[in-house]
Amino acid sequence: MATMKKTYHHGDLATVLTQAVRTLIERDGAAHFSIAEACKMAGVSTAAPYKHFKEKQEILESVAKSGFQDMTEEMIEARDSAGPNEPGRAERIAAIGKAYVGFARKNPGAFRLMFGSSPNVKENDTVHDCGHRCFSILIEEVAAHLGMTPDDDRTKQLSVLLWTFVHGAASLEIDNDYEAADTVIDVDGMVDLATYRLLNTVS
Amino acid sequence: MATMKKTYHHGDLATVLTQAVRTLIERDGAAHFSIAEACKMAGVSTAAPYKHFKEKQEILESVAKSGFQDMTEEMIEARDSAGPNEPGRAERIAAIGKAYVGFARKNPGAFRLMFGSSPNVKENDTVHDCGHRCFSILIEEVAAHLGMTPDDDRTKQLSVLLWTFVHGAASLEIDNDYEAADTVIDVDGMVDLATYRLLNTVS
DNA sequence: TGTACATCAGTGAACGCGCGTTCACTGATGTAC
DNA sequence: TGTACATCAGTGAACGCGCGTTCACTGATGTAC
Repeated sequence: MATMKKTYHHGDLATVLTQAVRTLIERDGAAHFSIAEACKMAGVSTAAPYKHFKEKQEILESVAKSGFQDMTEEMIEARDSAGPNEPGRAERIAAIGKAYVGFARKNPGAFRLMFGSSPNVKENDTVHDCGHRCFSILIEEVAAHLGMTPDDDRTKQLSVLLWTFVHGAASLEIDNDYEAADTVIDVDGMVDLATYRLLNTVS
Repeated sequence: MATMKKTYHHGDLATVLTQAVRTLIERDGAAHFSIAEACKMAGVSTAAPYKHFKEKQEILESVAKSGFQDMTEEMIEARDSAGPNEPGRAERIAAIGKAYVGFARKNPGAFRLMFGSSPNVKENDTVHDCGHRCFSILIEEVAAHLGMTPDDDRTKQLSVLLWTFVHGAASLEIDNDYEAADTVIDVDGMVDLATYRLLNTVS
């Protein structure tokens, strides 16, 4: 049936709570959300989370994990929609970058949590692995572009170069720093341009 | 005389407090420092700051302002030390970028405060102006590079492109995100490389 | 030069608030016999 | 199929803590006369 019966036991509180926290983080920022409010959203007492998470930090780790999973999906989808299916094409690499920025735009709170350092959520192994898997989307495409393996250091160096640019674009956009430039900024266009220039080609 | 007499009146508490907060922000992060601890460092009661600042936010604005001033100085110095004094040379532009990253490396807490959005310190007019002045160092150099005026939109667009890269480099470095790349990263070298590639030349 | 007085920059104690977390508890669930 | 019981996932109230801010106050400073 469509509407769930309201039971004493919640059923999937961990997931619902993670989603509630994600919503709150987008509304208030990672620094200002409170567990109490997430509980209210989930329709549950403030003690309930502790049946599923040891402490607040664990909830945030769960949020970061779900963020990385979403981002990975969106990057894959963008890559696959970017013209012909030929691994290594610049359009595909640029599409991955634009998906990265797009995720940050839609989920600035989660983005800051995933890449920021307070609270430090990256030391959690699961989160770390999810981040790694996300980065490997770019690595593989760059490897194809260069005709090298993903392990090759030149592949990694170029990937990091591209990542650095899109991370700057995402950060400056969500923190409203581009306003200081006093000009209209087309962030996606910048990512295209920068991708082509940075790719061009081996150093 | 070298050692100051300890008086009831402090003399320059606003400045001393700003400096203390900057130190604490570097130690604990902007999210976790407390006014109480800054007061302890300055040797003053927790009520004293309110004779100089209306609220916490104002102290942070003061910190951001001093951060932008330092960053501007360091960028100018780096620019002027980068080879022959010929405005517009790529070395000079790269030097400005490396100074930007260098400032972030030495002052990650202040950097996050200056460019982050929680707390939002950029809406303060003085802080905004200091940020503008800082950005104009890059703008002027890029204008000279292109042989255009600082107001020209092409000057601004290219400046923003370069800024985006160095901002990404600074952010990823101070948040320890480069660790995920599993390879040795020479950030300054990357800034050099990216500057040359992004500059090359008009789109 | 000396004194009265307004002003300023401190003190120390306390308040109020919000938040993370804990505690003793209870209602629901599932399973062994 | 029915019942006893262990286990699990909730409740609601309270706690303790830290922090920003305020209050009534006091010691120092500078200036008018």
